[in-house]
Amino acid sequence: MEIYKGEKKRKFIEENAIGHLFSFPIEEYMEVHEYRRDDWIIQEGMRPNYLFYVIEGKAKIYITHQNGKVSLINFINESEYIGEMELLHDVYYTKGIQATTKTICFALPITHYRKKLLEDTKFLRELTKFLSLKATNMAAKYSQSLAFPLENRLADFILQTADRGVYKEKHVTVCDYLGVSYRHLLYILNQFCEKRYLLKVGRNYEIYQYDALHSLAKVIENK
Amino acid sequence: MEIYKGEKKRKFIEENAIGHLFSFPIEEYMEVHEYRRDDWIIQEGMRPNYLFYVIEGKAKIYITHQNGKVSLINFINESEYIGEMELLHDVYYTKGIQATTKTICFALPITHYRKKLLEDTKFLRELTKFLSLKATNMAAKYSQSLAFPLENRLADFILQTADRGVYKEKHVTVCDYLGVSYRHLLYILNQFCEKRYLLKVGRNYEIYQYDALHSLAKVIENK
DNA sequence: GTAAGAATATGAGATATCTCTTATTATGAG
DNA sequence: CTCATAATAAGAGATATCTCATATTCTTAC
Repeated sequence: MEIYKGEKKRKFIEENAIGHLFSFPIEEYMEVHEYRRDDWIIQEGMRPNYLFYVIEGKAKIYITHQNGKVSLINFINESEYIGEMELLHDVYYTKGIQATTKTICFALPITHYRKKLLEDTKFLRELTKFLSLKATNMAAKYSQSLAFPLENRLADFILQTADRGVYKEKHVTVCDYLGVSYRHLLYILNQFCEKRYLLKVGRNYEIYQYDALHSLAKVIENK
Repeated sequence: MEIYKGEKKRKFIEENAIGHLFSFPIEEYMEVHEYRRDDWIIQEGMRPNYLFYVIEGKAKIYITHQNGKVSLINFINESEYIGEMELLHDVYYTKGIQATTKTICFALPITHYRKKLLEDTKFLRELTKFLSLKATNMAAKYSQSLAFPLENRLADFILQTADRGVYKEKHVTVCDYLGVSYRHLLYILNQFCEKRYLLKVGRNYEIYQYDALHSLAKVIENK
């Protein structure tokens, strides 16, 4: 992890202005943090001292259960907050946040800004929208996970994450995200290959029958 | 459904003041709606015209999936909002909201209040807290549902809903809530009875070994 | 380069959960 | 009171998913 200083910091802030998110000047105590792939931005169970706003990169929210299972609750992308739960609540079980790629965020010290942020309409309105989407997405994921087998949820996930027709997510990550065992994920991926929905090329999977995947995926969505 | 008028309305508003939730007078266009048990407060897929605030009663949020399965996403209790998603987002798939008991809520016409509400710090701050809890709860439910079998989740649910040691929820409701089949729920309830965790008395279940249930339930919580 | 750890792969057997079917027992509307 | 519907109950067989064990590649740090 690196904290930008001096000219580097000044330049980054200048090129990534976030003044529009607040109705008061935010830069005085603001820091710029850069995390490398696999760095922990927040460690599970450890209350963070900052409210983060992601400018560049991607991260994952993890929780570890008492039976040892790990859930990847969600991904965090650019223009999203990290640590907002702790800003709002004094008592909160802090989840672990891990950078998936190099991730640069603004870090606002909670001690300095908490009071001001909670009185800032502009900030609150945006945060409200962000949280409502988060709640909606979690509700969707929850009900889908109970109502549909992996086949449907994986088809959806493949279509969402494939890059130019090629799916190449890490199996372990996907297991944690979709909440199934490694073994079962491979079973279903193999089925997709046998049915020629996917073609396995080295360690990647190319989408071969887009429509077949699409019809599996579309039944999970509520529109 | 009944809309309070005249003296009845005046009196109800007087006895259940919610002025503290807003920084501007809210009563002019506010209505008071009373729903009976099983009434639909909002129908699935139908955008509501009001932001509701529950004063008395209890309701359920349902979503119907394309494969016919129904999920009971969550319960709504007193002092909670209904319709806040539609207030915030122009595009949103509206879930169905059904009263579990007689439910009385304040109904704020969105057309009149939307703009003002989205500029009201007091309102936004409370809504932010409400939504953050909602998101957190959904995330917890989601990851628990994937990480633990029904046995654990049901034990937790029984302890949470039992009234003076007696569990008497409707099986159908519980199935939708915990996302399992009716058949499977009965299997596990029978197991609990065979193991003497519960005693079946008529159609109710009395908790007989509190500690056994508790040790099943406690492994799902993150503290 | 090599050794250790990560990631991929696959078999075999167990179990959690589902679907479909068929009864029996409440409960509410007329 | 009575019929229709909701709720409870349970068997039997299917399937979605898990656990454990074992191999085979890749990566990566030294």
